[in-house]
Amino acid sequence: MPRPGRNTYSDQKPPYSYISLTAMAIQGCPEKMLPLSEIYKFIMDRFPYYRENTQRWQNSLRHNLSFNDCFIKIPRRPDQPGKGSFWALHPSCGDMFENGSFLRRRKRFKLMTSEHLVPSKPSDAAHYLQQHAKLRLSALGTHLPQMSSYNLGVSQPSTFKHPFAIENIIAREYKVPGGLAFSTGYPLHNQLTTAWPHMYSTSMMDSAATISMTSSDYSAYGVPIKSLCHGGQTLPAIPVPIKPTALPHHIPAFLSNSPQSLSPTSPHTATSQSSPATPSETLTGPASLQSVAVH
DNA sequence: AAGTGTTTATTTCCAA
DNA sequence: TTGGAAATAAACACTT
Repeated sequence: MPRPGRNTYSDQKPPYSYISLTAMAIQGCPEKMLPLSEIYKFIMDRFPYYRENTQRWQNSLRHNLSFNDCFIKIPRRPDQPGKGSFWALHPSCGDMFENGSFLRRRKRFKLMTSEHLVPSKPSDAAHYLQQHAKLRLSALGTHLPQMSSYNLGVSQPSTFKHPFAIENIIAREYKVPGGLAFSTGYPLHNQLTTAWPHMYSTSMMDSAATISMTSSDYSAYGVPIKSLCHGGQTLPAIPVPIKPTALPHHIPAFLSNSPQSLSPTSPHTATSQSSPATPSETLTGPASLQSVAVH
């Protein structure tokens, strides 16, 4: 089986499921969300295997995006034209590959149905949203980090890394027999590009799909409520991502995984139908934000 | 028309 | 061996 760290998997099928590939792509960009076309591109850039039979695997990948609750859709702003939405990881999906296999998760991340999630009274939800909005606005001004909305009132240590963050994947992939993983003492960019170069070409280290929410489609957090409703089916009207197996104090890496830490300087070479460049700091909440708690 | 997103159905594969 | 996760196929709707 080919190992990460080599430049390429050649034509062999990479040992990753579509879910993990997609998660890698999303986690690999500073904004922690990508349009479908960029996910395709990420995969094709790094895995020659996926430069063929594109119809087949891209259909599968789209199926996975829709089917799996661990992916959420972020609508484009009206002033960001383009096809399709952005895709992000559900903040509560936790460590789906905690068993170390990126081919098969131990358990599928599945959201609960609305009756388990929606506050008992509508006013509760409204109040909940208002409180969070106040907290965030006071901390951030008007520039809400897109994904900060998923920091749903739970605190986290600032060192938390989303399980799909490449550094976590790498850490697992590169465990030495003694059980030691790669040290996190190295600069992240170094770590990523040297340990897993096919994952982190410079083009992936920077993108600028900044989305600041202004339309009425978005909640007070800057989160598109629609995106959390997953097709408007059984999900709550407020952003309360639930993962049964996730610890409540887990916080999405969308916040904690600062874009700057990934690549503050790399040129952006990706084709960017979706990347109207705006200052990345608009997406990066200060560390203090990561511990905004309500409970 | 092409790309995107959703859904259903079936098959394949793997871990327990 | 079996249950469930993943892969694949396909139909269909919607958007750009």
